[in-house]
Parts: sequence; structure tokens; C-alpha cells
Amino acid sequence: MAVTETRHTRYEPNQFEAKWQDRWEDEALYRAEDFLPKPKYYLLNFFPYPSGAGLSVGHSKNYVPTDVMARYMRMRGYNVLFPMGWDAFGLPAENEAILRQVPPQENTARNVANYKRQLKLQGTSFDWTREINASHPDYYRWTQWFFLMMLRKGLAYRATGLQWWCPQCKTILANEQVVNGYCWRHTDQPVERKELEQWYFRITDYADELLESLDDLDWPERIILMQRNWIGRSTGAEITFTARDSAGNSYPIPVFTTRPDTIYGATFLVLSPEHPLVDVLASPEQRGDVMQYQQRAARETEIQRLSTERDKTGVFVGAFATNPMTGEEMPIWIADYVLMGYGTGAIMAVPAHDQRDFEFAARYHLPVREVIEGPPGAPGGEGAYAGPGTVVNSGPFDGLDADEAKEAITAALTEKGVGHAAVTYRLRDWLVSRQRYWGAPIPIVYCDTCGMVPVPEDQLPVLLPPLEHFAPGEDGRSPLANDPNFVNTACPACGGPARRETDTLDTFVDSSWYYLRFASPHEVDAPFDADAARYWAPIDLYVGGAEHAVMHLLYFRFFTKVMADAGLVPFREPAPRLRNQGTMHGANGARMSKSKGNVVTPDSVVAEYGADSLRAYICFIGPFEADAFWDPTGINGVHRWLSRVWDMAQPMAVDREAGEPEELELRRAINKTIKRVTADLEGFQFNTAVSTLMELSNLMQRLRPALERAEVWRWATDQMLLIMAPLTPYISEELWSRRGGGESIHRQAWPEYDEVMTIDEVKTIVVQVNGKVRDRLEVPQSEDMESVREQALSSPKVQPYLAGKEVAKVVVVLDKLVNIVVR
RNA sequence: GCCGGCGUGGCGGAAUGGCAGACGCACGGGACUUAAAAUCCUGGACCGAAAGGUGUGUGGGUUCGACUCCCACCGCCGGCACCA
Repeated sequence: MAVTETRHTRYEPNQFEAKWQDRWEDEALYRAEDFLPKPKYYLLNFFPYPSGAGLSVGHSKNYVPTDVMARYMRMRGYNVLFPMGWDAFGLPAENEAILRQVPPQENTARNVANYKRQLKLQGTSFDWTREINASHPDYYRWTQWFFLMMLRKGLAYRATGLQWWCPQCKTILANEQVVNGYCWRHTDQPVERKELEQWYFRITDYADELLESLDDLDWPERIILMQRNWIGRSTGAEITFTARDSAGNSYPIPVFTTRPDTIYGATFLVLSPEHPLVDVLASPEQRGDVMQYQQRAARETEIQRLSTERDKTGVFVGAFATNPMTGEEMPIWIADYVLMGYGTGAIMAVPAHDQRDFEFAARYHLPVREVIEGPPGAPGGEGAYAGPGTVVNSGPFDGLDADEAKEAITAALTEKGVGHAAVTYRLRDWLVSRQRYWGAPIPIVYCDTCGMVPVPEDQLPVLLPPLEHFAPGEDGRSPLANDPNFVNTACPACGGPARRETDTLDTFVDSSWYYLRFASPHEVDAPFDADAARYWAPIDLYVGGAEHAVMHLLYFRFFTKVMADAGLVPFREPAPRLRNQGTMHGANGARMSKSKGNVVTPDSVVAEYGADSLRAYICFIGPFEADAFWDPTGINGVHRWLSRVWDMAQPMAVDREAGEPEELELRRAINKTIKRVTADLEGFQFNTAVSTLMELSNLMQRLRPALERAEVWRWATDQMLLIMAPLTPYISEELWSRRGGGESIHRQAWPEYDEVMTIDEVKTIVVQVNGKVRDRLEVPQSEDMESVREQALSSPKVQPYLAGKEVAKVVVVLDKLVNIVVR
């Protein structure tokens, strides 16, 4: 046998990582305890859907840095709530179950077990005693309860309308789930329109608050902007024009405009093809054309209709309306560029000052009347003028600035009773019903005698029955409709025969309140315990991807405001601070996904390098918010670093004195490192935290021969392990225990630093001549700048640049530099 | 088209308006080895023999001094896109 006289063992993370995982769990190291007197910190990741594909290192880009924060905050003395649960309902889960021909219940359970295993593998410190699952009856019971609350408060309603239908998902989608006319899950699947009766939540009631309180959020600017655009608040006026049909009957047509100042320039009205007055107003001569156009518009896909490139088309209705300001007669047209779902579904067309109206007028030879004159020299040319200017051709309002005219004309309209200031939103109500199996059944019963009856709270949950055939049908009905045992029930009001609602709730309803369930995950009498929720919520730091900018993140804000109004929670925003992690791309540059064939699993990385190397590399790879590219060789760097740490932090006898200069240098380095890493972690800069630690270990490597058997070395190594503990929990714990550190390193306090010890004994002063570096002066920290200035001016390296020149100015920056300006 | 964000070595990236390229990857040279791996030491922005000069997408500006602030342009990424 070869003699392997190595002083220490090699760094082999597989030898001890599993051991610590078990021990941490046994010792309940990460259990969050309600109502501790310590300050609380609620750290949460977006609610994940446990996919059969399992986790990739792309997911680690979210979970690892968040876990680092959780561990850091615990060491800072916070009572940290860092829970995990499963957004297990929903289409992807159901589709996967269909594909595998396994009931979704079973499939989900297996996926959850795998996710959990993978998360533990990576050393995440979730409190698993608070694990929740949205597809369990003890959870969705309360999702249903919230639906009833919405209904009670008048915020849930049923309505018929043309809705987006994805032929692949075989269900209706919410507006937020339609992307440029395509399904958000099937990006090559155009959505179609179906006329169906659906359930909605009245999110538009909260549009103003959802918009205004964005200002108070510490969220990425991008997300705030996207929400602001999505809500799309426009201010202007609603103006009532009076239309007459060919028989001489009058009908009011309200229009919404953001430019009431241009009303004198309105030369025709345009109604949406679906506008209810179209049928009434169409003249006998025009009726044929009008109906043909309406049918064509109905057939158009959303993509065709939304295309801005396409020429504007329309048809004259055969009727006229009176402009309430001018008394002028204007023709009424229909055109598909006017949408029924926005504003009033009708507009006054001002071709001189609106590009769309201009194009329409040009095509159909309708009159154009200029009423806003731009400043002199303003670009004339093609198209509508939408800029600022002075009002002309507008009777008594001539000469006013356009902004003044907005107010003046709105006031005049109000005075005459034909208009008023108005606000319109792009945001529509949230469509929450889905014609799919795998979701929370909507707790409603239809009785022939009593009509629609909510299921009483004490009869919740309405259980989702196991179904043999749970795949969606072609008929636009939920598979639940095929189960007579589910459908047929007794009316809760009269006891007579009744039918259950068979649609299920959008999964975004599940994720709109889950963050509160974590406060008291086992509560049986309420969705959450009010005191526990008051203690833990709102979320102090919420972390997830930017793809949920206008879906989940809007819905759960809405839910929170409703809950606040219901007295359930004392705050109106669920997550005052939000951060988005960047996307992890595979080595081939594509987003990491199974279909791109570039998935790297945490399992394979952990097997090869250990979890700490994975964690450190994920942190080191780049800024948290930035996208990253997985470089399979890049991890070597952090792995080598950890191997060196392993080697230098082995327990060592203390039997030598340290050399004083080295000891001081090490002490300073430790203090500086604590200071920097503290600032880095607070600022979410995990990449520089790791590089700071690498610098420290490089320095220690250099000082090691001089110091490794001195007391200061032992102290420094302990400090280093403490700073590393949140980033690399396993190696820190293993070395800590080998060194006899006592209780788990993860129960230790975050190290303090001494400001004085972060300052070097000497300072380096840069000497510039005309901004170019010519010399560097090493002077004692205490040296005053006046003396430094003299030294700089007399520096031999600087002299040649001063020769024959006149010194015009000397700029002195404290402890930093001297810049000599010469002419 | 409109609104954001970003442009720094071969690559990932670092730099309160004050030494550009920290820390790594990859690569070159060397040590150890019969050899290799691993490890350790070492080198490198570019031009130039050197002195020195030039460099943070391009062009201007502010400043004693600009990767950093301002203006214009180019490129990439993201969002929105007939919303009246």
C-alpha cells in the first residue's frame, strides 16, 4: 500500500453533505416559530409548479441566492420565515398527467417528492413543516372560500361574452394569458373567440389603487412599468353624441376621448362592429354591407385584427349623429380598429390629429379639419399632428393652448349636460373560470327553483372527484360535467335537485393568497390565522422571474387589497420589496429547457462537485438580476477555491507567535471582508460577495506559512467560515465542527467588524498631471493632504511634466489623489 | 412605431465622478512526475524594441479628471403595440 502522507484529507463534499442535510432537519434548524420577540423576516420565492422535468440549475439561480439571504438574515438575528409549497393545480400538471396516463393527483405527488429532494440536495434551508400544496382539499377549500368572499362582496360575477379560447388548452383564457393574439402556453396557437358564460373577478374596481400604489413599491422598474402599461389608465372625457336612425328616432352615443380639445375637428363617428347600436342605426340601404362587415370582423383572428400594418377598413352605417359642440351632422361608420372592449366601443374621429383616424379618412375620403396648430416650424407633412399647440377653428376656444382647451371644453360639455371628465383603463376584469378538470371547483350550485346558489361555507370544500376521463373535451365544458355524481346535488337553499357549477378556478387564484397560508399552514378554521398573518406578513422580500409581471403579481396585489378591505389583513400590498433573478441559459445560448436539450441538473453538478460548489458558482456567475450562461468549466474556479479553503481551514495546533506585520495584515483583511460581504449581501450582490471571499483566501494562502500555527490564524479562519456559511453551508458546517466550533455554524451570529481595522496603515495617493497618472505616493494614513500635495509637486517622476510649464491649479482629493494642472 | 434596459480583454464579469479590467474561466510558460491528471508558481488589454502612447459601442459636451453625468447616433435584449 502506498504511503499517502498527506497532511489533510482531500475536499470530498459527497462524504459529508448528506449527513448535514439530515442533521439540520432533525435539529429543526430552519423552523420558523410564530411570535418570537425577534424581528421577523419573511422571504418567499414565487409559488412553483412541480413539473415532471424536475429542477435544472436554471431554477437554482432563483433558489440559491434566496437561500443565501435566508441564512444570512438568520445569522443577523432575524426570525426568518422561508417556506416552500406547490402551485400544483393547473394546465401543465394536467397535461402532463394526460400524457403519462396517470391521474394528476398521483403525478403531482411524484413530482413534488422529486422537487423536494432536489431542493434539499442544494442545501436550501426551507422550513418543510410549513409545506403547502394548492391541490390538496385542505388548501383549495380556502381558495373556494375566497371565491365566495368575492361573490359576497360583489367582486365575482358571471357574464356572457366573447372570450379568448385556446383550442389546444381547450379552455378560456384571461386577457393576461393572451400574448399578441397567441396562447401564453402555446406560442404558435392563435386564440379564438367563443361566446360563453364565464366567471369574473372585478379587478377593475381596484385599477386606480393598483396603479397608484405602484409608486410605493421597491420593485424592479421594469415590472412597475409593465404593470402601469397593463392597467393603462387614460384620462379624458366621455362625450355624448346624438344619433338618429332613418326613422328619426334618437339614440345617445357616448364616446371616450383623451382629446376633448379636438372636438371641433371631429368629422365622423366610428363604432366597433360589435356595438349594440349598429343594428338599430343601420339604414336599409346600408344594412347588407354592415352585416357583411360585422361577420367578417367576427371571423378575424385577434392577430389579424390587431395588426397595425394592415389597412383600416370600415363601412358607412347609413346614419348621422350631431356633434354636441358644433351642432354639426357627422356620418357614423363602423370599423374594426375600434374595439368594443375599450372605453365605450365608439369614438369621435379627428383625422387631423389622430393617425388612425387620418388613415381611415384618407381611405374613405372623409373630411379632415385642423383644429390644433403646432408651433411655428413644426413638421408638417404626412399624417395627423398629435403634438402640442394652439386651438384654431374651434369657435370660442380659438387661441387657447391645447391643454387649456381640454379643461375648458370638458367644462363646457359638462355645463351642457353632454359630457364629463372620464377615466378609462386598458385593464379588464379577471376571467377566472376554466373548463378544465385539474383545479378548484367553483363552489356554486344551480337550482331550478332558487337559481344560482353559493355553496355554504360549512359545506366546503367542494371536493374534486377522481375521474377516469379527465382530459378536456371539445365541447367547451369541463370534464366534471360528465360526472353525474359530481354534477347532481341537492340545492343548499331548498334541498331540491340542483346541478353543480363544473368550471374550475384559474390557478392564479390559488397563488393569489398562498403567501398568507404559510403563516399558519395547518389552520383548520380559516384560510390563515389572523395573528400569525399579522406577525409574518407582508412578505419582506419576494423573489422570482420577470415572466409573471402582469399575471400573478397583479392578481395577488388585487387579492391583498380585497382582503384588506374585508379586514382580513392590516396591509394593502403583499410584497413591498421584489427582486427578479435573471434567466439561466444553456451553454448553447438558449434558455435552459428540456426542449432545447441543454438542461444541466443540480443532481449532476452536485454529484461531480458538491452542492457548495454549485451554490457558489450560481452566486458567482454574474449579477443576480442578469441573465447568465451556464459554462461547464466555470465551476472549476469555485471548486478549486473551496478545495483551498478546505485545506487551509483544517484544525491546526497553535504553538507559534505571529509576525506582527502579517498578523495586522490578516486582521485588517478579515475586517474588510466582513464589511464588504455584509454590504454585498444586503445589496443582493452575491457575485462580488464570492469574489471578496476568494480574495481573502488568496491573501490567507500567501500569509499561511507565516501564520498558520498562530492564534490569529485560528481566529481568522473561524471568521472566514462564518462569512461563508450562508453561501456554502455544508463545507462551513463540516469544518466548523471539525474545528470544535460547538453548536451548528448556522446558529452563530454574523460576525461584526471594527471600522478602524478596515483602514490600512498606509494610503496610496495617486499623482496626476493633467489627469494622467504619473506617480503613486505611499504615505502613512495619518499624513495630512497639505504635506501630500508638497510631496506630489516635488516628486521626481512628476518633474519632467512640469518643466517649462506653469502650474495653473492643484486639485487635492482627501486620501485619494493630487492632480496637477499645468499649462 | 412607442417605452424601458444594456454595450468594458478570447469568455463571465469588477470598479461612492478619482490607479479601468478586481475575482474567476479558458489559454501560454515553468515546477513536481517516467508520463499524465491533480496541485503549486508565473504571464498576458492593445500598439511599440523601449521611452511612451492608445484604450470601457460611435461622435460631441460638462469637469482639474468620465466606464460612471448630459446630448445625438449605432447595435443588442426586453416590454407594449390600432387602447381612442
